[in-house]
Amino acid sequence: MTAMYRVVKADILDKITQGVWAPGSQMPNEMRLAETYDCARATVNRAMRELAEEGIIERRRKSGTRVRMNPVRQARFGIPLVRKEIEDQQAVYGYTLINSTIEPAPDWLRGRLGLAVGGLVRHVCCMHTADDMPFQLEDRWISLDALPDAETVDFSQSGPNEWLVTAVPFSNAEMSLLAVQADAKLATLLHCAKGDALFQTERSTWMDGQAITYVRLIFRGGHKMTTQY
Amino acid sequence: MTAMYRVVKADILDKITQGVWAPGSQMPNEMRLAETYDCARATVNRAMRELAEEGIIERRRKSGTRVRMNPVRQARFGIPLVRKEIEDQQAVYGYTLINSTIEPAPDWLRGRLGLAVGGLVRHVCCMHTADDMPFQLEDRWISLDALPDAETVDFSQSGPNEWLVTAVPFSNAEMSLLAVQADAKLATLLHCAKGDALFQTERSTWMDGQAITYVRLIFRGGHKMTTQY
DNA sequence: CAGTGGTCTAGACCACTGA
DNA sequence: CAGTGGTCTAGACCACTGT
Repeated sequence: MTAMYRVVKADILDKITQGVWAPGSQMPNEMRLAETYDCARATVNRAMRELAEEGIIERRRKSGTRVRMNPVRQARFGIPLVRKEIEDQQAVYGYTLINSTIEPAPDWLRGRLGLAVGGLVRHVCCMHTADDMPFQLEDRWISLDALPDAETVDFSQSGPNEWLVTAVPFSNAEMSLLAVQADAKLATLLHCAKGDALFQTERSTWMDGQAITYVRLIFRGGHKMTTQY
Repeated sequence: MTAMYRVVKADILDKITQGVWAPGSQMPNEMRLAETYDCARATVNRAMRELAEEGIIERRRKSGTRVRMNPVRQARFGIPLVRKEIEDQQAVYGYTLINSTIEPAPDWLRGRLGLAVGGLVRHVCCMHTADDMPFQLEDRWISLDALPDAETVDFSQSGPNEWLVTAVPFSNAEMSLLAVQADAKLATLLHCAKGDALFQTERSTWMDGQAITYVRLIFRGGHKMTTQY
Protein backbone atom coordinates (compact mmCIF):
# COMPACT_ATOMS: atom_id res chain seq x y z
CA MET A 1 0.00 0.00 0.00
CA THR A 2 2.92 2.33 0.66
CA ALA A 3 4.41 3.03 -2.71
CA MET A 4 7.64 1.18 -3.35
CA TYR A 5 9.50 4.30 -4.45
CA ARG A 6 8.65 5.88 -1.11
CA VAL A 7 10.02 2.89 0.76
CA VAL A 8 13.20 3.04 -1.26
CA LYS A 9 13.49 6.79 -0.79
CA ALA A 10 12.95 6.53 2.96
CA ASP A 11 15.47 3.73 3.29
CA ILE A 12 18.09 5.60 1.32
CA LEU A 13 17.51 8.71 3.42
CA ASP A 14 17.84 6.54 6.47
CA LYS A 15 21.14 5.10 5.32
CA ILE A 16 22.38 8.63 4.80
CA THR A 17 21.27 9.98 8.15
CA GLN A 18 22.61 6.90 9.92
CA GLY A 19 25.96 7.52 8.33
CA VAL A 20 26.04 4.32 6.29
CA TRP A 21 26.60 6.55 3.28
CA ALA A 22 28.58 9.52 4.52
CA PRO A 23 28.46 13.00 2.99
CA GLY A 24 30.60 13.08 -0.11
CA SER A 25 30.68 9.33 -0.51
CA GLN A 26 29.66 7.41 -3.56
CA MET A 27 26.38 5.52 -3.54
CA PRO A 28 25.58 2.32 -5.43
CA ASN A 29 24.26 2.86 -8.93
CA GLU A 30 20.62 2.48 -9.90
CA MET A 31 20.90 -1.07 -11.22
CA ARG A 32 22.54 -2.31 -8.07
CA LEU A 33 19.97 -0.61 -5.85
CA ALA A 34 17.19 -2.04 -7.97
CA GLU A 35 18.57 -5.50 -7.28
CA THR A 36 18.94 -4.70 -3.58
CA TYR A 37 15.33 -3.61 -3.25
CA ASP A 38 14.16 -6.13 -5.81
CA CYS A 39 12.36 -3.59 -7.93
CA ALA A 40 12.67 -1.96 -11.35
CA ARG A 41 15.35 0.60 -12.05
CA ALA A 42 12.66 3.19 -12.80
CA THR A 43 11.43 2.86 -9.24
CA VAL A 44 14.87 3.52 -7.79
CA ASN A 45 15.23 6.32 -10.30
CA ARG A 46 12.17 8.10 -9.01
CA ALA A 47 13.32 7.84 -5.40
CA MET A 48 16.78 9.15 -6.26
CA ARG A 49 15.44 11.89 -8.53
CA GLU A 50 13.32 13.27 -5.71
CA LEU A 51 16.21 13.16 -3.28
CA ALA A 52 18.30 15.04 -5.82
CA GLU A 53 15.59 17.68 -6.25
CA GLU A 54 15.52 18.12 -2.51
CA GLY A 55 19.23 18.75 -2.48
CA ILE A 56 20.16 15.66 -0.47
CA ILE A 57 22.19 13.92 -3.13
CA GLU A 58 24.01 14.89 -6.29
CA ARG A 59 23.83 12.90 -9.49
CA ARG A 60 26.06 12.85 -12.53
CA ARG A 61 26.18 10.59 -15.51
CA LYS A 62 29.10 8.28 -15.68
CA SER A 63 30.44 9.31 -12.27
CA GLY A 64 27.30 8.29 -10.43
CA THR A 65 25.51 9.50 -7.33
CA ARG A 66 27.02 10.99 -4.21
CA VAL A 67 25.68 12.27 -0.91
CA ARG A 68 26.01 16.05 -0.85
CA MET A 69 28.73 17.49 1.34
CA ASN A 70 26.65 20.48 2.37
CA PRO A 71 23.08 19.43 1.88
CA VAL A 72 21.27 22.28 0.14
CA ARG A 73 18.72 23.52 2.59
CA GLN A 74 15.73 25.26 1.15
CA ALA A 75 12.39 26.38 2.46
CA ARG A 76 9.17 26.82 0.58
CA PHE A 77 6.90 29.67 1.47
CA GLY A 78 3.34 29.73 0.33
CA ILE A 79 2.21 33.09 -1.02
CA PRO A 80 -1.44 33.37 -0.09
CA LEU A 81 -3.86 36.03 -1.21
CA VAL A 82 -4.27 38.46 1.68
CA ARG A 83 -7.95 37.75 1.83
CA LYS A 84 -7.34 34.06 2.33
CA GLU A 85 -4.56 34.64 4.83
CA ILE A 86 -6.88 36.75 6.96
CA GLU A 87 -9.89 34.48 6.68
CA ASP A 88 -7.72 31.50 7.62
CA GLN A 89 -7.10 33.29 10.91
CA GLN A 90 -10.84 33.35 11.55
CA ALA A 91 -10.85 37.12 11.11
CA VAL A 92 -13.10 39.25 8.94
CA TYR A 93 -11.40 40.55 5.83
CA GLY A 94 -11.86 44.19 4.93
CA TYR A 95 -10.56 46.40 2.14
CA THR A 96 -10.10 50.13 1.72
CA LEU A 97 -8.82 52.02 -1.28
CA ILE A 98 -6.54 54.82 -0.21
CA ASN A 99 -5.33 56.26 -3.45
CA SER A 100 -5.34 55.55 -7.16
CA THR A 101 -3.64 57.50 -9.93
CA ILE A 102 -2.37 57.17 -13.47
CA GLU A 103 1.14 58.52 -13.80
CA PRO A 104 4.35 58.19 -15.77
CA ALA A 105 6.54 55.46 -14.27
CA PRO A 106 9.06 57.04 -11.91
CA ASP A 107 12.68 56.39 -12.73
CA TRP A 108 13.32 53.91 -9.90
CA LEU A 109 10.38 51.84 -11.08
CA ARG A 110 11.48 51.95 -14.72
CA GLY A 111 14.84 50.70 -13.56
CA ARG A 112 13.41 47.83 -11.57
CA LEU A 113 10.99 46.62 -14.18
CA GLY A 114 12.80 47.68 -17.32
CA LEU A 115 9.93 49.88 -18.54
CA ALA A 116 10.17 52.17 -21.55
CA VAL A 117 10.66 55.90 -21.02
CA GLY A 118 7.34 57.65 -20.73
CA GLY A 119 5.47 54.47 -19.95
CA LEU A 120 2.35 55.02 -17.88
CA VAL A 121 1.51 53.07 -14.75
CA ARG A 122 -1.52 52.75 -12.55
CA HIS A 123 -0.48 53.43 -8.97
CA VAL A 124 -2.80 52.01 -6.34
CA CYS A 125 -2.44 52.27 -2.59
CA CYS A 126 -4.82 50.32 -0.40
CA MET A 127 -5.27 48.68 2.97
CA HIS A 128 -6.28 45.15 3.87
CA THR A 129 -7.81 44.81 7.30
CA ALA A 130 -8.48 41.91 9.65
CA ASP A 131 -11.42 42.50 12.00
CA ASP A 132 -11.22 46.17 11.05
CA MET A 133 -7.62 46.46 12.20
CA PRO A 134 -4.90 47.29 9.69
CA PHE A 135 -3.23 44.11 8.50
CA GLN A 136 -1.35 44.88 5.32
CA LEU A 137 -0.70 48.01 3.33
CA GLU A 138 -0.42 47.41 -0.40
CA ASP A 139 1.42 49.87 -2.60
CA ARG A 140 1.21 48.75 -6.19
CA TRP A 141 2.24 49.90 -9.63
CA ILE A 142 0.80 48.25 -12.73
CA SER A 143 2.29 48.79 -16.16
CA LEU A 144 -0.35 50.04 -18.60
CA ASP A 145 1.91 49.04 -21.47
CA ALA A 146 1.47 45.43 -20.41
CA LEU A 147 -2.07 45.68 -19.11
CA PRO A 148 -3.99 48.52 -20.74
CA ASP A 149 -7.19 47.22 -19.12
CA ALA A 150 -5.79 48.17 -15.73
CA GLU A 151 -6.45 51.83 -16.53
CA THR A 152 -10.18 51.55 -16.03
CA VAL A 153 -10.61 48.75 -13.51
CA ASP A 154 -12.50 49.79 -10.40
CA PHE A 155 -10.38 49.17 -7.31
CA SER A 156 -12.74 50.83 -4.85
CA GLN A 157 -14.33 47.59 -3.71
CA SER A 158 -11.60 45.00 -4.10
CA GLY A 159 -7.84 45.18 -4.44
CA PRO A 160 -5.62 44.98 -7.50
CA ASN A 161 -4.45 41.65 -6.15
CA GLU A 162 -7.74 39.96 -6.81
CA TRP A 163 -8.04 41.45 -10.25
CA LEU A 164 -4.50 40.51 -11.25
CA VAL A 165 -4.83 36.84 -10.39
CA THR A 166 -7.61 36.57 -12.96
CA ALA A 167 -6.05 38.88 -15.54
CA VAL A 168 -2.55 37.39 -15.29
CA PRO A 169 -2.91 33.97 -13.75
CA PHE A 170 0.66 32.88 -14.38
CA SER A 171 3.90 34.77 -14.32
CA ASN A 172 7.44 34.90 -13.07
CA ALA A 173 8.41 36.97 -10.11
CA GLU A 174 11.29 38.14 -7.99
CA MET A 175 10.54 38.62 -4.34
CA SER A 176 12.49 40.23 -1.54
CA LEU A 177 11.84 40.23 2.17
CA LEU A 178 13.13 42.97 4.42
CA ALA A 179 12.53 45.09 7.48
CA VAL A 180 11.55 48.76 7.31
CA GLN A 181 11.05 51.47 9.87
CA ALA A 182 7.61 53.06 10.13
CA ASP A 183 7.63 56.70 9.12
CA ALA A 184 4.88 59.07 10.21
CA LYS A 185 2.60 58.13 7.35
CA LEU A 186 3.00 54.38 7.85
CA ALA A 187 2.51 54.74 11.59
CA THR A 188 -0.82 56.44 11.01
CA LEU A 189 -2.02 53.96 8.42
CA LEU A 190 -0.97 50.86 10.31
CA HIS A 191 -1.86 52.13 13.79
CA CYS A 192 1.65 51.68 15.10
CA ALA A 193 4.30 53.91 16.58
CA LYS A 194 6.63 55.92 14.42
CA GLY A 195 9.91 54.05 14.23
CA ASP A 196 8.42 50.60 14.72
CA ALA A 197 10.06 47.80 12.78
CA LEU A 198 7.75 46.43 10.09
CA PHE A 199 8.01 43.40 7.87
CA GLN A 200 7.86 44.18 4.17
CA THR A 201 7.87 42.19 0.98
CA GLU A 202 8.63 43.53 -2.48
CA ARG A 203 7.67 41.72 -5.62
CA SER A 204 8.32 42.38 -9.29
CA THR A 205 6.33 40.34 -11.76
CA TRP A 206 6.90 39.54 -15.40
CA MET A 207 5.12 37.54 -18.01
CA ASP A 208 6.88 36.44 -21.17
CA GLY A 209 9.67 38.84 -20.27
CA GLN A 210 7.33 41.81 -20.12
CA ALA A 211 7.04 43.67 -16.84
CA ILE A 212 3.59 43.54 -15.32
CA THR A 213 3.63 44.94 -11.84
CA TYR A 214 5.67 45.88 -8.82
CA VAL A 215 4.21 45.76 -5.34
CA ARG A 216 5.23 46.52 -1.78
CA LEU A 217 3.35 44.81 0.98
CA ILE A 218 3.92 46.22 4.45
CA PHE A 219 2.53 44.23 7.34
CA ARG A 220 1.29 45.39 10.70
CA GLY A 221 3.80 45.25 13.53
CA GLY A 222 4.73 41.85 14.85
CA HIS A 223 3.87 39.98 11.67
CA LYS A 224 5.81 36.78 11.05
CA MET A 225 6.09 34.74 7.92
CA THR A 226 6.43 31.10 8.85
CA THR A 227 7.10 27.82 7.13
CA GLN A 228 8.24 24.31 7.82
CA TYR A 229 10.71 22.28 5.82
CA MET B 1 16.96 16.39 -27.61
CA THR B 2 14.52 18.30 -25.43
CA ALA B 3 12.81 15.69 -23.30
CA MET B 4 9.31 14.85 -24.45
CA TYR B 5 7.82 15.33 -21.00
CA ARG B 6 9.21 18.86 -20.97
CA VAL B 7 7.61 19.60 -24.29
CA VAL B 8 4.29 18.28 -23.06
CA LYS B 9 4.59 20.21 -19.81
CA ALA B 10 5.42 23.43 -21.59
CA ASP B 11 2.56 23.01 -24.04
CA ILE B 12 0.06 22.33 -21.30
CA LEU B 13 1.26 25.36 -19.36
CA ASP B 14 0.92 27.35 -22.55
CA LYS B 15 -2.64 26.22 -23.09
CA ILE B 16 -3.43 27.28 -19.54
CA THR B 17 -1.82 30.71 -19.76
CA GLN B 18 -3.41 31.32 -23.15
CA GLY B 19 -6.77 30.59 -21.64
CA VAL B 20 -7.50 27.50 -23.72
CA TRP B 21 -8.00 25.70 -20.42
CA ALA B 22 -9.42 28.26 -18.04
CA PRO B 23 -8.93 28.21 -14.27
CA GLY B 24 -11.34 25.71 -12.73
CA SER B 25 -11.98 23.91 -15.98
CA GLN B 26 -11.52 20.22 -16.58
CA MET B 27 -8.56 19.06 -18.62
CA PRO B 28 -8.41 15.98 -20.86
CA ASN B 29 -7.33 12.80 -19.10
CA GLU B 30 -3.90 11.26 -19.40
CA MET B 31 -4.83 8.73 -22.07
CA ARG B 32 -6.33 11.35 -24.31
CA LEU B 33 -3.33 13.66 -23.89
CA ALA B 34 -0.99 10.77 -24.61
CA GLU B 35 -2.79 10.27 -27.93
CA THR B 36 -2.70 14.00 -28.62
CA TYR B 37 1.04 14.23 -28.10
CA ASP B 38 1.60 10.75 -29.49
CA CYS B 39 3.54 9.54 -26.50
CA ALA B 40 3.14 7.10 -23.62
CA ARG B 41 0.81 7.82 -20.75
CA ALA B 42 3.76 7.75 -18.34
CA THR B 43 5.27 10.69 -20.19
CA VAL B 44 2.11 12.74 -19.85
CA ASN B 45 1.90 11.62 -16.24
CA ARG B 46 5.30 13.03 -15.43
CA ALA B 47 4.46 16.38 -17.01
CA MET B 48 1.16 16.60 -15.15
CA ARG B 49 2.66 15.42 -11.88
CA GLU B 50 5.22 18.19 -11.96
CA LEU B 51 2.57 20.78 -12.76
CA ALA B 52 0.54 19.51 -9.82
CA GLU B 53 3.55 19.75 -7.50
CA GLU B 54 4.03 23.32 -8.63
CA GLY B 55 0.48 24.12 -7.70
CA ILE B 56 -0.70 24.88 -11.23
CA ILE B 57 -3.20 22.07 -11.56
CA GLU B 58 -5.13 19.82 -9.22
CA ARG B 59 -5.53 16.10 -9.75
CA ARG B 60 -8.02 13.63 -8.36
CA ARG B 61 -8.75 10.07 -9.19
CA LYS B 62 -11.98 9.44 -10.96
CA SER B 63 -12.83 13.14 -11.26
CA GLY B 64 -9.73 13.97 -13.25
CA THR B 65 -7.50 17.01 -13.58
CA ARG B 66 -8.48 20.66 -13.31
CA VAL B 67 -6.67 23.96 -13.61
CA ARG B 68 -6.46 25.52 -10.16
CA MET B 69 -8.75 28.44 -9.53
CA ASN B 70 -6.18 30.28 -7.44
CA PRO B 71 -2.88 28.91 -8.52
CA VAL B 72 -0.87 28.19 -5.39
CA ARG B 73 2.01 30.56 -5.51
CA GLN B 74 5.07 29.49 -3.65
CA ALA B 75 8.61 30.66 -3.46
CA ARG B 76 11.68 28.67 -2.60
CA PHE B 77 14.37 30.28 -0.56
CA GLY B 78 17.79 28.78 -0.38
CA ILE B 79 19.22 28.67 3.15
CA PRO B 80 22.92 29.15 2.70
CA LEU B 81 25.57 28.86 5.34
CA VAL B 82 26.52 32.39 6.36
CA ARG B 83 30.08 31.80 5.33
CA LYS B 84 29.03 30.89 1.83
CA GLU B 85 26.57 33.77 1.60
CA ILE B 86 29.32 36.23 2.48
CA GLU B 87 31.97 34.70 0.26
CA ASP B 88 29.52 34.69 -2.65
CA GLN B 89 29.43 38.46 -2.27
CA GLN B 90 33.18 38.58 -2.79
CA ALA B 91 33.64 39.63 0.81
CA VAL B 92 35.97 38.20 3.43
CA TYR B 93 34.19 36.10 6.02
CA GLY B 94 35.04 36.62 9.66
CA TYR B 95 33.81 35.09 12.89
CA THR B 96 33.81 36.23 16.50
CA LEU B 97 32.52 34.39 19.54
CA ILE B 98 30.73 36.75 21.88
CA ASN B 99 29.46 34.49 24.59
CA SER B 100 29.06 30.83 25.41
CA THR B 101 27.41 29.28 28.45
CA ILE B 102 25.80 26.10 29.66
CA GLU B 103 22.47 26.79 31.33
CA PRO B 104 19.09 25.29 32.11
CA ALA B 105 16.71 25.89 29.21
CA PRO B 106 14.61 28.99 29.92
CA ASP B 107 10.86 28.46 29.97
CA TRP B 108 10.16 30.17 26.64
CA LEU B 109 12.70 27.90 24.96
CA ARG B 110 11.34 24.77 26.63
CA GLY B 111 7.95 25.75 25.29
CA ARG B 112 9.15 26.27 21.76
CA LEU B 113 11.17 23.12 21.50
CA GLY B 114 9.25 20.90 23.89
CA LEU B 115 12.26 20.27 26.13
CA ALA B 116 12.06 18.45 29.44
CA VAL B 117 12.10 20.44 32.67
CA GLY B 118 15.64 20.94 33.86
CA GLY B 119 17.15 20.17 30.45
CA LEU B 120 20.47 21.86 29.87
CA VAL B 121 21.32 23.86 26.79
CA ARG B 122 24.45 25.35 25.35
CA HIS B 123 23.82 29.00 24.62
CA VAL B 124 26.14 30.55 22.07
CA CYS B 125 26.15 34.12 20.83
CA CYS B 126 28.43 35.04 17.97
CA MET B 127 28.96 37.43 15.08
CA HIS B 128 29.57 36.75 11.43
CA THR B 129 31.32 39.55 9.61
CA ALA B 130 31.80 40.50 5.97
CA ASP B 131 34.98 42.47 5.31
CA ASP B 132 35.19 43.06 9.06
CA MET B 133 31.77 44.69 9.16
CA PRO B 134 28.97 43.08 11.18
CA PHE B 135 26.80 40.99 8.90
CA GLN B 136 24.80 38.62 11.03
CA LEU B 137 24.38 38.09 14.75
CA GLU B 138 23.73 34.49 15.71
CA ASP B 139 22.03 33.70 19.00
CA ARG B 140 21.76 29.94 19.39
CA TRP B 141 20.61 27.39 21.92
CA ILE B 142 21.56 23.73 21.50
CA SER B 143 19.87 21.00 23.52
CA LEU B 144 22.42 18.93 25.41
CA ASP B 145 19.81 16.21 25.85
CA ALA B 146 19.84 15.71 22.10
CA LEU B 147 23.50 16.54 21.49
CA PRO B 148 25.64 15.90 24.57
CA ASP B 149 28.74 16.45 22.44
CA ALA B 150 27.77 20.09 22.08
CA GLU B 151 28.86 20.70 25.67
CA THR B 152 32.54 20.55 24.90
CA VAL B 153 32.82 21.71 21.30
CA ASP B 154 35.08 24.72 20.82
CA PHE B 155 33.18 27.57 19.21
CA SER B 156 35.92 30.15 19.52
CA GLN B 157 37.19 29.72 15.98
CA SER B 158 34.10 28.73 14.00
CA GLY B 159 30.38 28.96 14.64
CA PRO B 160 27.90 26.39 15.87
CA ASN B 161 26.41 26.47 12.40
CA GLU B 162 29.39 24.79 10.85
CA TRP B 163 29.60 22.20 13.58
CA LEU B 164 25.91 21.38 13.42
CA VAL B 165 25.83 20.67 9.70
CA THR B 166 28.31 17.88 10.26
CA ALA B 167 26.85 16.63 13.54
CA VAL B 168 23.22 16.72 12.39
CA PRO B 169 23.27 16.69 8.61
CA PHE B 170 19.52 16.18 8.19
CA SER B 171 16.60 17.43 10.16
CA ASN B 172 13.22 19.11 10.08
CA ALA B 173 12.79 22.75 10.85
CA GLU B 174 10.29 25.52 11.29
CA MET B 175 11.43 28.94 10.22
CA SER B 176 9.94 32.37 10.74
CA LEU B 177 10.91 35.68 9.20
CA LEU B 178 10.18 38.95 10.91
CA ALA B 179 11.31 42.50 11.58
CA VAL B 180 12.74 43.63 14.91
CA GLN B 181 13.82 46.95 16.31
CA ALA B 182 17.42 47.35 17.35
CA ASP B 183 17.82 47.83 21.08
CA ALA B 184 20.95 49.38 22.57
CA LYS B 185 22.83 46.09 22.65
CA LEU B 186 21.96 45.17 19.07
CA ALA B 187 22.83 48.66 17.88
CA THR B 188 26.30 48.35 19.36
CA LEU B 189 26.91 44.86 18.04
CA LEU B 190 25.63 45.53 14.53
CA HIS B 191 26.98 49.09 14.22
CA CYS B 192 23.58 50.58 13.61
CA ALA B 193 21.38 53.15 15.30
CA LYS B 194 19.15 52.23 18.20
CA GLY B 195 15.64 51.77 16.86
CA ASP B 196 16.72 50.69 13.38
CA ALA B 197 14.54 48.05 11.73
CA LEU B 198 16.42 44.77 11.36
CA PHE B 199 15.58 41.61 9.49
CA GLN B 200 15.52 38.52 11.67
CA THR B 201 14.98 34.82 11.13
CA GLU B 202 14.10 32.29 13.80
CA ARG B 203 14.54 28.59 13.32
CA SER B 204 13.66 25.58 15.45
CA THR B 205 15.13 22.27 14.38
CA TRP B 206 14.15 18.72 15.19
CA MET B 207 15.44 15.31 14.26
CA ASP B 208 13.26 12.25 14.68
CA GLY B 209 10.89 14.37 16.74
CA GLN B 210 13.62 15.35 19.18
CA ALA B 211 14.43 19.03 19.54
CA ILE B 212 17.96 19.90 18.50
CA THR B 213 18.40 23.63 18.39
CA TYR B 214 16.78 27.03 18.21
CA VAL B 215 18.50 29.95 16.57
CA ARG B 216 17.90 33.63 15.94
CA LEU B 217 19.77 35.25 13.11
CA ILE B 218 19.69 39.02 13.08
CA PHE B 219 21.05 40.70 9.97
CA ARG B 220 22.71 44.06 9.58
CA GLY B 221 20.48 46.95 8.56
CA GLY B 222 19.20 46.96 5.02
CA HIS B 223 19.55 43.21 4.48
CA LYS B 224 17.16 41.67 1.99
CA MET B 225 16.36 38.06 1.42
CA THR B 226 15.63 37.54 -2.25
CA THR B 227 14.39 34.79 -4.49
CA GLN B 228 12.87 34.19 -7.86
CA TYR B 229 9.98 31.93 -8.69
C1' DC C 1 -19.55 0.15 -10.31
C1' DA C 2 -16.56 2.43 -13.49
C1' DG C 3 -13.29 6.18 -14.68
C1' DT C 4 -9.15 8.41 -13.48
C1' DG C 5 -4.78 8.98 -11.72
C1' DG C 6 -0.80 6.38 -9.05
C1' DT C 7 2.56 3.22 -9.45
C1' DC C 8 5.32 -0.50 -11.22
C1' DT C 9 7.77 -3.30 -14.68
C1' DA C 10 11.10 -5.04 -18.20
C1' DG C 11 13.30 -3.52 -21.62
C1' DA C 12 15.23 -0.07 -24.65
C1' DC C 13 17.88 3.83 -26.53
C1' DC C 14 20.33 7.82 -25.70
C1' DA C 15 23.19 11.85 -23.70
C1' DC C 16 26.65 13.03 -21.04
C1' DT C 17 31.10 12.70 -19.17
C1' DG C 18 35.22 10.65 -16.78
C1' DA C 19 39.14 7.88 -17.88
C1' DC D 1 35.23 4.28 -25.14
C1' DA D 2 32.28 2.63 -21.55
C1' DG D 3 29.55 3.46 -17.30
C1' DT D 4 25.91 6.01 -15.38
C1' DG D 5 21.84 8.45 -15.16
C1' DG D 6 17.83 10.47 -18.20
C1' DT D 7 14.01 9.38 -20.58
C1' DC D 8 10.59 6.73 -23.00
C1' DT D 9 7.41 2.84 -23.95
C1' DA D 10 3.55 -0.54 -23.81
C1' DG D 11 1.27 -2.76 -20.84
C1' DA D 12 -0.41 -3.92 -16.34
C1' DC D 13 -2.63 -3.76 -11.78
C1' DC D 14 -4.35 -1.08 -8.25
C1' DA D 15 -6.40 2.70 -5.09
C1' DC D 16 -9.41 6.06 -4.77
C1' DT D 17 -13.71 8.26 -5.37
C1' DG D 18 -17.81 10.25 -7.82
C1' DT D 19 -22.18 8.56 -9.29
